[in-house]
Amino acid sequence: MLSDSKKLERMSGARVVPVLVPLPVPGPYSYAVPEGMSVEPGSIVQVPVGPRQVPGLVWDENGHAGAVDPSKLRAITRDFDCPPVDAVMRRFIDWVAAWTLTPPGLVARMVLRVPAAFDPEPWVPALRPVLDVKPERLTPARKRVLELVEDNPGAWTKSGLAHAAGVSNSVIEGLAKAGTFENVMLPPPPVVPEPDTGRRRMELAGDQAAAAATLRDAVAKNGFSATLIDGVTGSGKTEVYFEAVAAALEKKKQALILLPEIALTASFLERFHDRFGARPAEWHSDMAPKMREKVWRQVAEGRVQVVAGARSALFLPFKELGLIVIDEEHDQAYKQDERVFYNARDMAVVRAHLGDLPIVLASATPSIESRVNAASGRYGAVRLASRFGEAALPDLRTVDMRKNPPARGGFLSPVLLKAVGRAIERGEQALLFLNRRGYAPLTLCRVCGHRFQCPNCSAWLVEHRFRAQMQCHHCGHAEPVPEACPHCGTLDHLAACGPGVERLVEEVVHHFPEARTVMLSSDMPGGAKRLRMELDAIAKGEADIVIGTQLVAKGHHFPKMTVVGVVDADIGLTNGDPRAAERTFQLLHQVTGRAGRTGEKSLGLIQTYQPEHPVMAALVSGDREQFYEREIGERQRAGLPPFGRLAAIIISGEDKADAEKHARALRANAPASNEIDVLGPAEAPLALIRGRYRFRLLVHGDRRSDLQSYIREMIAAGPKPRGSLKVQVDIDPQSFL
DNA sequence: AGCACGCCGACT
DNA sequence: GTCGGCGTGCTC
Repeated sequence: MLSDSKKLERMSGARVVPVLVPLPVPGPYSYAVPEGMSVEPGSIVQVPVGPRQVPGLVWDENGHAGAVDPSKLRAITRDFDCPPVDAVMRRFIDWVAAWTLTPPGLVARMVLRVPAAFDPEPWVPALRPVLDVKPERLTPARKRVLELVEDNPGAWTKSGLAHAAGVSNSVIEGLAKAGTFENVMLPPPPVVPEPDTGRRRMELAGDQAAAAATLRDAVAKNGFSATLIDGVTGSGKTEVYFEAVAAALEKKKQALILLPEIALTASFLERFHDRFGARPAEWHSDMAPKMREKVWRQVAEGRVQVVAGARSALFLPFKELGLIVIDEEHDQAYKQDERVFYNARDMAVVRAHLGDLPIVLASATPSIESRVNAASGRYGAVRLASRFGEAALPDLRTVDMRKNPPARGGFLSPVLLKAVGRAIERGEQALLFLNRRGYAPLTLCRVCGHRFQCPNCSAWLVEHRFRAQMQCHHCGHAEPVPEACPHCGTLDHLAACGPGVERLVEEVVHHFPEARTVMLSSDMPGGAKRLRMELDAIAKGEADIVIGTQLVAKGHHFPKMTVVGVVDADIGLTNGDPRAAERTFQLLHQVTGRAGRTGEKSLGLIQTYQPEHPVMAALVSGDREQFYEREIGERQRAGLPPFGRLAAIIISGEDKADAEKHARALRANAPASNEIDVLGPAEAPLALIRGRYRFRLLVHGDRRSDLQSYIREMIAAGPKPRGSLKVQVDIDPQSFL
């Protein structure tokens, strides 16, 4: 305390700057700049906050009220030797903060969430040959080393040289002692080699060549543009946007490729490697911390040219970003539904706009909003209609379950079973897709009719037989599977209703006991790493029948997969979500697109009770235009914007009962005119996940007082609350531009 | 977001 | 009698 006040005395008249700190406070804090330190907006610093030291971002002066109680003023502790965050990134932080109703400091935290990357990477010790000094005794091992360095006279790391020469470390050390090498320091090696844009590539033809030219053009033009590449699975859209990446690299700019986390696979990286002769730098959640730091630092220094990353890569401080690509543009995984709520696809468009650079959105099944933006001319549009090279589109058919019912207790129709059997006879693979984890979605007692329900939510508990648990898929509640009915106590009379992937395994093993059957589900132990390995193994042919949930739909190519069965295509069509049809179409299109990459005839069988449904019709006929037009038309007829709708106030909190009570009070008091739904803790998570709302007010304090003050504000705001209320706009790219 | 302070229940 | 729960308040 004493030393603090002494410091203050000494720095009276010192410069005071605003600094964003990682706290949920409305704006930057003020800090004194110690004598001899020079900081500018964007400088990354360390500042004291209460008892701890935190990273901070020196902010722009304009608009910042510098009047802080001088007795509170403290000094910046450290100015990191790190490239400052540029003005575009700072405006982006402000923009995201305002849009997502997140305190700017917490958005800044996403940029600075790399603990040790602010200090420069250390240089690495190395040995440089002193060519005129020869050792006195020349052993065979020493000879090998000398021969090697004669051909490569540059500096070597100790272990690198030992390895390359095939000798032990002590040989090298002996030579160094003899004066044959001198110690030097080398700059830290790049995390990835430089991509080679001039590498020979597979010829793009027709559609692809034209599309690539359009994108190269957009990059060459400088300035903001957004282009939607709409191309069916296998139409070569990746190769097409690689040309845009090449164009950016040729201009010495960096490129960012955003992918849903699950699509960031070995096979994607290999395709990139095929085109550019090097891998891109990766950025995703399960990277080793050291690698994260290196990538972050080298991106900031402009030493990494291309990043392929999950949504958080959008917050990397690129030195000279020249292009953003967002692949699988429609994918839900771009939405972050915790802490800072944002949709990386939309924020990427904003980032491109602020940075005045081109963005490419790619998808085989674009979101409705991107289609609308493309149709209105807001985005440029590139259509890839045909499959690339030899790959044929799979032959898609519906299986009418009313006419082809499964055997009693089963869920696979004879039609599908026969197709699977033929595929494995031919030595090919079959995929059975069922978007339902666990064994059975509902369990009931055959004696008293008791249904297992979640104590927190209104959802049924899903039996997970492998884990012997009843689980709630909404809140995570889990309890052991009881032997007796908890209601009437009868033993052994619990009935599993409906299929989950675990149950499908039983049925498949019964029909194909000899086949190698693999089940993939997002709740499998081992996490993302294991999953990626499994997917790669399957791609190599190490399974005959694959049973999987959503995650098999994304990004993976299975060259030997010639039969894809959708076990229950109707799931999700009846859940009341206005996007149900769009989502189902996207999902099933992607799943069935897993097949047919090799040019062999492949088959997609879609089990449904409503083969006449527009989603099924669009899938089977391949007439996507008609489907999109219909979806957009439906919304227009309903007087809704083409995407999203309404507003929701989400009441959540630690005390669920209390939050429910507040939700009820708010429902009663909210003016009817403002088209706001009030959701309590039970319905909110699901509605949010399903993207049912266009606007949402998140009352996500876990304190009663937060809830109360928001509610008071809401009620006081009267019939037109939008201005004064904090209403989060969930999806509305129209207002970006 | 983290962290300290402060006030009420089950335990060595 | 204390340990420890989480409600409340604060950080330039």
